[in-house]
Amino acid sequence: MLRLYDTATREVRELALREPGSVSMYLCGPTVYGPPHIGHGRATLVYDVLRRYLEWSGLRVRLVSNITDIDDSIINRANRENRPWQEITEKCEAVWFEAMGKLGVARPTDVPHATEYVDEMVTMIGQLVDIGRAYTTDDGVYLSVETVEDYGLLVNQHLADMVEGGGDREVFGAENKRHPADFVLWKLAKPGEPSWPSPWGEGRPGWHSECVVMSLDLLGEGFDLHCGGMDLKFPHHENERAQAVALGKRFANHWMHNGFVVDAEGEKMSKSLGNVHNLLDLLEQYDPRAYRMLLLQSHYRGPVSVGQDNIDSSVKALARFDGLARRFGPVSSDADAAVLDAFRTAMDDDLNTPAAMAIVFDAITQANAAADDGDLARAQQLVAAVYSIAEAVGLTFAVGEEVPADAAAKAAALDAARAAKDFAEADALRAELQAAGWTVETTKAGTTLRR
RNA sequence: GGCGACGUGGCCGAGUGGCUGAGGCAACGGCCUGCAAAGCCGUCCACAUGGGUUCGAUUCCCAUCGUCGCCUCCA
Repeated sequence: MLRLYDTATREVRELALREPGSVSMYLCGPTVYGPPHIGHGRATLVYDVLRRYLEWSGLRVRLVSNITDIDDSIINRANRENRPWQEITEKCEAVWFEAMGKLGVARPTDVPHATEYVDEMVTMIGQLVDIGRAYTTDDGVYLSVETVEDYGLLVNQHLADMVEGGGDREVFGAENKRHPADFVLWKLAKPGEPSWPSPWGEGRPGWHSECVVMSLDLLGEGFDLHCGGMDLKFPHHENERAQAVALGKRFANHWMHNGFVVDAEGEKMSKSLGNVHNLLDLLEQYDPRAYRMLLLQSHYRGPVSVGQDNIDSSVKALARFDGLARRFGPVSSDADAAVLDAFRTAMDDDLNTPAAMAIVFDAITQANAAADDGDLARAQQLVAAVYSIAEAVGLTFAVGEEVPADAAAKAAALDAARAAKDFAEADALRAELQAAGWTVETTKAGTTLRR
């Protein structure tokens, strides 16, 4: 069974399922106000791999991932560009899923929108007010974090230390709040801002209230796994959890956080540093599979540098994958059981995908070697295992594109020239094809072309 | 100030108290080729520093140096 690091307990422990045979997971989705960046790509890929692996293992997975389509940054952009905020959120969501499609990230089973859940959020906030865990100020409704006993569980910090550490930073809304760490549940609207009705006045929900309501509504209390990037651990996830705890509800049983994308200097990619890279650019410039491969060759909790060198290295690694598929094509053998077992062991150990990839590459080498030795049956078992694992982690094989007739004709002419030992002609034809972007592979069996 | 992660071979990156000295990329050698390329096979290089525990430490403990992250934008 899968063992995963749990942020709440700070240990690797078994992912205990609420219902045997099915997994309920929640992943905080994007706030749709701009193009997705590489960090979004990492998070979605990490959990896509997890989801596929779980499904490959025979489990049913319900993956809920929201769209945050109410937020200050959306409103700010709408004001700046003087256009309706809905236009921005719809466009950005379309771009988001287009990027996910290119990455090969399967669509979540549920994609709730914050705007569809405002009534439920108002209800929940009202309950928090009723039981005295939340209070109103002149600009909104706040949660009183001091009423949540274990506030700080996910960051492993005591409330007092956190506040002290705020150091010289300005505490937002300090004058109105009972405690500096109290966070907003409902923001009262300023004139012209999009708003929804509530007992406290027209306004909009705070970010932290959105995810807690949607996750509990769709997955129910005590769902299995809550996922997201490290940077969401605090305050977002801590605050989601605080609301559920304040209401006396069981929240996520297990918390999983993926590491950051860092730049070449090892510094986190973040908006304030200005080193954020657009995901769409990456997908345009490189084989989209390369990012998945790069992440698979790293552990999900560690930092990853998504630079040209690393991506290039992964592109090359993919070539070995594709080479296997080209050499063997579809196989009907049973997959080698030892290889699959080793793969499961690696994955079950806190998703050790680098070890899993090592197993795959070993299997590829062995398959090629077995075929070279004439043991095709053995080779095919290994190939079948590689195919199965590729499916489990969402890697696909590039079969190469169709070769157009004129290029195929040149390849045939090249073979004829070689047969006639007219090497000047053969070299010229090869140069032409290479100039057109083809990788020209000349073997005894004839010339093959691929991009 | 509080909390935490990490320093592995040219690069990326797993892992373990004494045989894995993973795997990928690069490099080098071989096979293949008319020659190349591509592909395949093989080879090579390691555990930040100083102590300690131990029969034995890259792996455990302590210290030092260094890097990075979180402590109300953020995947």
